[in-house]
Amino acid sequence: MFDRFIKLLDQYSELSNEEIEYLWKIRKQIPAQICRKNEIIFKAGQIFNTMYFVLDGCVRLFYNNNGNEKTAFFYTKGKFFRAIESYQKEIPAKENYQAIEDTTLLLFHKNLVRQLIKQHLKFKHIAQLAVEDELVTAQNMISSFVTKSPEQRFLELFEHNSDLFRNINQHYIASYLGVTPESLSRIRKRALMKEKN
Amino acid sequence: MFDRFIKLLDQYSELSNEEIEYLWKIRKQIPAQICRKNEIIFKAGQIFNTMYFVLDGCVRLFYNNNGNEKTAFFYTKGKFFRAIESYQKEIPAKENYQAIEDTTLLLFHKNLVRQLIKQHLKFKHIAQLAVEDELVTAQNMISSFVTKSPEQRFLELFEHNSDLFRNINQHYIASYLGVTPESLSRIRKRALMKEKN
DNA sequence: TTTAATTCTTGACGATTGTCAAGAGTCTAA
DNA sequence: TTAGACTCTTGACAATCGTCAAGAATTAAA
Repeated sequence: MFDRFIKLLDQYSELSNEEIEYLWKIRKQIPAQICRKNEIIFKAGQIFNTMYFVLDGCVRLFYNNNGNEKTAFFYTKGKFFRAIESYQKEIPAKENYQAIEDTTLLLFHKNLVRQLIKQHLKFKHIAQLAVEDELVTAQNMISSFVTKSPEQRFLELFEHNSDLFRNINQHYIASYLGVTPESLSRIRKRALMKEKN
Repeated sequence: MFDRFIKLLDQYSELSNEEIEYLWKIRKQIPAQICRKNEIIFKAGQIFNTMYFVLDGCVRLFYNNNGNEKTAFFYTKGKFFRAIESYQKEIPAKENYQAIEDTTLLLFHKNLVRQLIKQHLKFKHIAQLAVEDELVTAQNMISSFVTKSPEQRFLELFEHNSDLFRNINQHYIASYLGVTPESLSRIRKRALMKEKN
C-alpha cells in the first residue's frame, strides 16, 4: 500500500532514493483511513488541519446550501485535497468531503507536513506542485463555467470522465455542472438524442 | 514605486531587512510595464514565461470563445498573475490578459523567479502563498457558480467589489457572472427593484 | 461642441432552467 | 423474495436566459 503511494507521488516529482527511504522510515506516522461508500470524511464547521491523499477511490467536495448539497469537485486516485482556506487561516471550513465509493486515504497532519518540508525541500516542492495542479484544474473549471453551457459541460465531462458516471449519483454530477438533477436528466436526454443523428 | 511593491508583499509574508535589501539590490532586473486602459498585456497562443505583479490598476483574464470574449477573472493591486498551466508545462496559453484601467505591472521572468527562490527561501514561500491565495479565490468562485444563481452572484459582487462597477465595461462583468450582457442588464434592474421594496 | 463609435438598455420570442409533484426504476436490508 | 428507501425520469408551468434587433445613453475623438 505504501509503495503505491510512493509510485503515485512520481507524477508530481521524481523522488531520490534518499527521499524514498525517508518516507519509508516515517510511514508509521502517516495514518491510513479506509472509507466505505457514502462515508463522510470531513464535515464543514471544523478546522481543517490535515492534508489528505487519495490512494484509491473517489471523494467529492460539497457545500451545504440551505440543506441542499452542492457538489463542487471530485478527487480521484493520486490527488491531494484539503480545505485550503481553513487550513491556512485556521478558520472553520465551509467544505464537506465524502467518499462516493470505497476509498483509501493517507492523512498528513499539519505538523507532519511541516516536518516533511523541513527535512527535504523536495516535499515542499511537491506540495507546491500539488497546489498548482489544483489551481490549474480550478481555473479550467471556471473557464468552463464562463465559456460553456451546461450541456457542453456535460458532454465534455461525459467524454473525459465517463468512469465518473458509472457508479455515482446523478445529483452529484448535476450540481457539479451547476444545474438541478431534473435538468441534468433532460440535458442528457437531449444530448444523447442529438448524438444519434 | 519599488517600495510600494515591497509594502504590498507584506500581505503575503513579512520580509526581513536582509530580504528587502536583496530586492533593492536587484530591482533593475525587474522591469516595470505601464499599460493604458484597454491595452492587451498578453495574447493567448504564446508561451507564458513571466510572473506579473499588479502594482496598481486592474487586469482582466479573458478567454476567446469563437470570437466571443469571456472574462473569467480580475486581478487588482497587490496580486500576482500568470497563466499557470502554460508557465509550468511550457505549452501555449489559452488565457488573454488586458488592462481595464491604467495599470502598472512588475515583470518577474521565470529565470529571475528561479534566482530569487534560490537566493532566499522566503521568496519560495511567498510564491507558494500567492498560489494558495489564488486557489482559495478560485475555489470560492467555483463554490459560487455551483451554489448560487447569477442574480445572487451579481448582488454579492456588487456588495463586495462595488468599485469594480465604476469604471468597467458591463460585458466584462457579465461573462464573469456567466451570463450575457443583456441578461446582466435585466438582472441589475430586477435586483435593484427588489432592493427598493 | 459636434460627430462618431461604443456601450447599455429594452423588446420580442424561442430555448432552457428551476420548481413542485407524481410515477418509474433501482438498490438495499430484512 | 419482498418491502421500503432512495434515485431517476417525466410532466406542467412559471421564471430566467440567450439571441437578434433596434433605440437610448454614454464615451471618445475630431
